[in-house]
Amino acid sequence: MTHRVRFAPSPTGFLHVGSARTALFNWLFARSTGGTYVLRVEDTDAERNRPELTESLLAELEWLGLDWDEGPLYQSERRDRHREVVEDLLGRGLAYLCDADNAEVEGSSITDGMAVRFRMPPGRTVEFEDIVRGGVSFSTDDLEDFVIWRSNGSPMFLLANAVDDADMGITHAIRGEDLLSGVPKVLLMLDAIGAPHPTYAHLPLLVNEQRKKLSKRRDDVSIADYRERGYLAEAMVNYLALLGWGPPDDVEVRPLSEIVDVFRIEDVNKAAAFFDLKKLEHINATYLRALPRAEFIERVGPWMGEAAPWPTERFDRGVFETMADLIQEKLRTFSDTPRFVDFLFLDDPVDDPDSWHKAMVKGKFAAEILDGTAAAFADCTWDAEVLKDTVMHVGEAVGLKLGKAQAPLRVAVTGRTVGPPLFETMAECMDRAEVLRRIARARARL
RNA sequence: GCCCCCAUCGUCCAGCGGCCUAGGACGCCGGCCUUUCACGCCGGUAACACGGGUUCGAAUCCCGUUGGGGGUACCA
Repeated sequence: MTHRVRFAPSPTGFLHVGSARTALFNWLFARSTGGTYVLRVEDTDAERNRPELTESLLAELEWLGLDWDEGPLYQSERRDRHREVVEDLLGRGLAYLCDADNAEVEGSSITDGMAVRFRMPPGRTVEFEDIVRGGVSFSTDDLEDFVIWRSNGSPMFLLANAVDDADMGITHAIRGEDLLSGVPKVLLMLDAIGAPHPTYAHLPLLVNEQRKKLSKRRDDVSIADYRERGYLAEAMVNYLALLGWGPPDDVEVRPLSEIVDVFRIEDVNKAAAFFDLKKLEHINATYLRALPRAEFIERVGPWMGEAAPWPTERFDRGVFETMADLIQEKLRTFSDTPRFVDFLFLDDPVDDPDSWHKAMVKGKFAAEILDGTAAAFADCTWDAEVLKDTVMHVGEAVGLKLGKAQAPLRVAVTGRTVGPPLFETMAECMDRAEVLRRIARARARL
């Protein structure tokens, strides 16, 4: 039998990194076993459901490259079926009507204003084998009767989820560990409707530094935010795959297409995983550096436009393309890019106080360096090598090595102590007059 | 409170009874390279929570303790 899995997000918020990881593992399982990956939107709670969020949810999944084989299916469209199951349970006495005070009310059919509860059979042990957890068991004596149909006439998550999985032939339920304790209730309902049990695989939770489940209140969990902050989808999914799972050959940074070949759901471990931004950044930088030049220029585009710190009309694509080669390897995210080139598209370099202090105040011989380079740049050949030699000589005159000597010049021209290779940038992207103007400007401020 | 789950370097992952004086990655700390930063290279730091068993032998199996987490809604 071919495996069928589903990712069943609820459109009550933007796609969360934990949900994305669940989607990814379902996708990996399906792709690596030749199974089918279904997308189902669990929108049974109309009051909390926001239609526009569904659109965003799908967009982020697409951005991540997690394409689905069937769907999106909407749980809200299956209400009649859910109702039919509840009526059946009610008719057979396996569930009962209850009023607002949770008191049982006589009746064998859904009634307006009444909720329906599933009757928990006493004294039974519900056991199941979880692919990652192993054997898990619950006693029904620890469980309470639970609502399966709201008094407002809509199905509850557990009921809809169980019925839909059964109807859709879902063979494996791969999801977060926070759903583990709901399993016995679902199993009992499946038994009640004569449906087979799916195989479960509960993934370890993603946690923050306090070791608590990632929450959208406290933590940075929005996939859209990461996208906007310049993370690459391929880096994000690669990193997410490493939380709760590890490649058998220790090769961590590799494309999804390769991960599919080595992924096995049985290898997923049980302990919660900390979402480590530092490691994500490392992986992101690795992917960023590996981008072909043209693709880098194309994909960084959104950060070079409206949102950039310079007047859009001042942006010079040709200049930027020249700079691309000089800065690509220095970036961690796309959003790092503007600060490496902003001085080229602004009238004056940005004023970074720390940089100024370091190079012009704390650093020695700033005046000598600026005066010396200004004089020498006035008529030297405008070539990176020549500029470099010039600065080297000016520095030697006061006993500074090139590393120290270039600092005042760098800050005068770019505004910062950190930036692209200075001589190449000046020679290839700036003209003599502008560089001299900036040196003079800085000299005047000393 | 009750139920369930978890427990190897700071972090992620490896280890699934002997190959472990515990391996890789991120981070961190040194060094090299160097026009800043970054990259790259070299080296270093650092862990089997604790206590009992089982076994010739345990990070690996069992029990307990402690610690952590999740669940316990007419949310999903």
